[in-house]
Amino acid sequence: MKIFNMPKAEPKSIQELMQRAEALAGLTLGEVAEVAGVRVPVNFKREKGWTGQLIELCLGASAGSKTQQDFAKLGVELKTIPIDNIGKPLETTYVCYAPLTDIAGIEWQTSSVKNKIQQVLWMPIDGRREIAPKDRCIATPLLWSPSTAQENQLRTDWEELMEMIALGQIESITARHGQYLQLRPKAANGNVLTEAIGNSGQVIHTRPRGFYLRKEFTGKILSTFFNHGEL
DNA sequence: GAGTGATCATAA
DNA sequence: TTATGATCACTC
Repeated sequence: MKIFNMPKAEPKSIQELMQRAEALAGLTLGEVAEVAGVRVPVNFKREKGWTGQLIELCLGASAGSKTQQDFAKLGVELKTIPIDNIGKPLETTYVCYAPLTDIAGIEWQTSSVKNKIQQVLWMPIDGRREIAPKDRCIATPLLWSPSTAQENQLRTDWEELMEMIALGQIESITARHGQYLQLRPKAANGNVLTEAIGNSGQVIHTRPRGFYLRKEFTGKILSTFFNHGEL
């Protein structure tokens, strides 16, 4: 007796995707992993992206690293998000790599950030560290698209950060910049370098960066959804 | 305790 | 090497 079915192909509609996602709600990662036939890590010190990959597998997303959305055909990006006992995010949310060169002419409307957050299927999952991964429960999924106000907030931060990058100020950007969208290192380790623009317009080498959504931003998305727009 | 900067596994 | 999936863990 299976508690849910492993998909054999990508969902053909958003309705089908949501049905698959909702079928996982209430289950633990251990239960889901058993059906999927994968082992559950004792902790995430090594396999940090394990949860996301498991959910991708169970929703029928094609694996692999693509610049596109997880369900490009449906225009939906999948994100698992660790929450505490009252539904607040425990971690920031990675969005995408930040372009550090050839950025002349890049605009918000065609940016990777805008493309990724256009429509997101959030899968909140209990992420409290005192609970073993196999016992962590999947909460109710929600399909979200940014409101005009939310998009403007992110656009403002994105434009500020991109301008600094364009002006060769990448080395002076810290995670404190940006109200809702921040820029942080994103690499295997601190030795990884990539090209960027220096303060005199020359090519320099710096750690790769990624855009992340602050917990305050994602927290509002979740609370708005679960409180029917209030609070 | 929160948040920033660092890190881990895997794919193509 | 760059990108995906993220969480860890040290510092304040």
